[in-house]
Amino acid sequence: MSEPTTLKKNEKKYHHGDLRGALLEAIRQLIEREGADSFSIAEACRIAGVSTAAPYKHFRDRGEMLRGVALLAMDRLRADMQDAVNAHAPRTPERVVALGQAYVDFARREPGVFRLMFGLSGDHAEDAELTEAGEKANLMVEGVVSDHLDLPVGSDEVRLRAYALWCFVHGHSFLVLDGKRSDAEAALPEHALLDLVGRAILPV
Amino acid sequence: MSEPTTLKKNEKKYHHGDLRGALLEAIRQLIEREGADSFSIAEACRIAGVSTAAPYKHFRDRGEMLRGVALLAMDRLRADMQDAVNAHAPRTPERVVALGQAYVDFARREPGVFRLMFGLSGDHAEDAELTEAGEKANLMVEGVVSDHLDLPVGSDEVRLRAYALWCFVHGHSFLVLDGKRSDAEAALPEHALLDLVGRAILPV
DNA sequence: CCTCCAAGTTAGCATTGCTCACATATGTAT
DNA sequence: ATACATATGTGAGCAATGCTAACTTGGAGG
Repeated sequence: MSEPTTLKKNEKKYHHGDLRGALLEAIRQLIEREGADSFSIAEACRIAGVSTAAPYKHFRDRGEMLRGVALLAMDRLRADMQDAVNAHAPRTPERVVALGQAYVDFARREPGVFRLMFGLSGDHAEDAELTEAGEKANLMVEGVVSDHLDLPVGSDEVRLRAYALWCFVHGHSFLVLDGKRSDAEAALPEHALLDLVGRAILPV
Repeated sequence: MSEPTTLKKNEKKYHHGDLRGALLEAIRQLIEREGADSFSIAEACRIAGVSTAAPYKHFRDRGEMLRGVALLAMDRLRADMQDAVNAHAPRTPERVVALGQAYVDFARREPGVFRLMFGLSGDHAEDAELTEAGEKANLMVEGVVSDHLDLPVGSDEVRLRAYALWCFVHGHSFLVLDGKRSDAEAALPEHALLDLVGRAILPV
């Protein structure tokens, strides 16, 4: 027990100890290295030091592996956002900016899994856990907006503006990751952008 | 000559006539049906009625086929946006809303290629033609914003606000396509959303 | 009419996701 | 301790994939 996720060379045993965890980590790395759609299970097996049939004892298929990685990532993203919110006083523009910045930073830091969480994960199979994790993050944002506007959390006004903010940072993140910005756009100071939008959508 | 892209059953000839065009169309359909990353060249060949080796006389590899489809799509998108702009008077909020709506409508109408144009196309190979087509669309948006604010096209103010608008509609489009909105968010009237953001980012 | 070359073909390679039957270790009850 | 049941590993093998190589076809231009 207390076996590390990656075994030391000589400690090779027939039973891995935590193959599921080791595979999730290996897959995460591969996704970052070569994208979620072109990573290969075989490669992950090589990293984990296990045969290509082994993963199927822990995951039903490729999709379930990806969903596992996405789920962990979604929790990390939410934690980042929560930290950003906690670091600033309520009803300040800084808090809103920091929240958005956390989202974009995550996308930049883990572009592969970020794309996975949104784009690829929903390829055709809805995952209840992932959806739930996402809605939890969403609720937090609505909380911040509700605070800011001094309006009830469930109100349309709050939802509309919270969603507008989400759309913005989400779109920006993808345009950054996919390199779709022109040079001039890439040169725009990100803080100014977040500040402009934050103040525009959430009037003081 | 004037051969249709799909041959009638009995008109089978050794040389297809316009295999390149036929493949691009077949691939486009397949992308819409099953996504850009899981479409198979073999399937496209079956549709076009040729062997699986034939496409390589017209495209270097899979990526070049996808880029071909994306390029055509980018032109369609730009045309849609241009039409929307032309349909409304300058400096009206309606014009901005219509422009955004055209973007979102395209994403909804051709979700597969829309994802392709942005996400997958830039997997790691930059395509000069596609980038150029994209920048042409971008320039149009900056023109509208410049008009609206009565500021020069190259100014940072124009670029910043144009880019903010783009981020917003882009993010919204992806969230819609990927089904990431909660039920409450999906119920928000889209026009209100576009109008809110348009007026917030481009003050009258 | 002949010749050349673009545009097809068939055959085949390595790799992929996944399944099967079998092997091995671990934990629990006796 | 012994024996068994079960979770977790292996190895061989399937069909499908992207792509290449060597051959065939047929149409256009001298």
